[in-house]
Amino acid sequence: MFTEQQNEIARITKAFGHPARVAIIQHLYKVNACICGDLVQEIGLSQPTISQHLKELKHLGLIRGTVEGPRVCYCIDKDNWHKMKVSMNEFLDLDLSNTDCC
Amino acid sequence: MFTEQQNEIARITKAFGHPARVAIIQHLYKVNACICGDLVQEIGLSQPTISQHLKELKHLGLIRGTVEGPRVCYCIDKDNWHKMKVSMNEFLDLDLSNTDCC
DNA sequence: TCGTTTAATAGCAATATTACGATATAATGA
DNA sequence: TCATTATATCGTAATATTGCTATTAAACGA
Repeated sequence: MFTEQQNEIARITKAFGHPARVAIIQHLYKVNACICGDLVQEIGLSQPTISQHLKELKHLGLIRGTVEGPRVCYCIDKDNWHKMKVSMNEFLDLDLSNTDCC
Repeated sequence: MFTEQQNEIARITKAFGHPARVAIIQHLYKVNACICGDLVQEIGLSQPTISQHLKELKHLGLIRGTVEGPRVCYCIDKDNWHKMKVSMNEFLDLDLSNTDCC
């Protein structure tokens, strides 16, 4: 019913469609890498809720989690973040200069 | 609980978080402007459903609807699209070159 | 080994989203 | 004026999302 690109854009943006996940990404970026518990502190949602949001971002491939003993260290996946950005730019970069509509 | 920027990014991306709305934007771009009925034809969802998706995009300011007799002509709002892109780029353009994590 | 710490999962309630048929509204043309 | 066309809105069912508590699992240290 929709093109692969349309589904892809929807899948990506859906992941960003909740402020908690935006906050997670921004915190991971700020501190380079981060264990789950810090995010619970930082963001103020319960541990299972944060864990669930991390799962969604991980499933999309935007972040990775590495087990470090009892902790899990999360960080942004450089390659996939780049690929995502390419897809998003393809969609967002519309040339509207010659547009003349109602 | 979240920053204004985080809520803003979530609000924008939520609008793109459904393939029908991505398809609407792409069709509006392709044909420059478009009346609602054409989108119903093009996308294949019912007229009320398309109308609802249009409403969400309009509410966010990304598209405008101009009444043209019995029809409504929709088009992408150039200024707001640009503003949205600036916000998105601020969020997406992370410098990950020096990143070295787990 | 056993308790502690950390994260994931299960289960569930509240809310939001999506889609549709039915109906209302608005504008035009006969 | 009245039928027609085009869109918006209402009401509603099905599904998805969000967030929590309780529990499980995994790893380490005493």
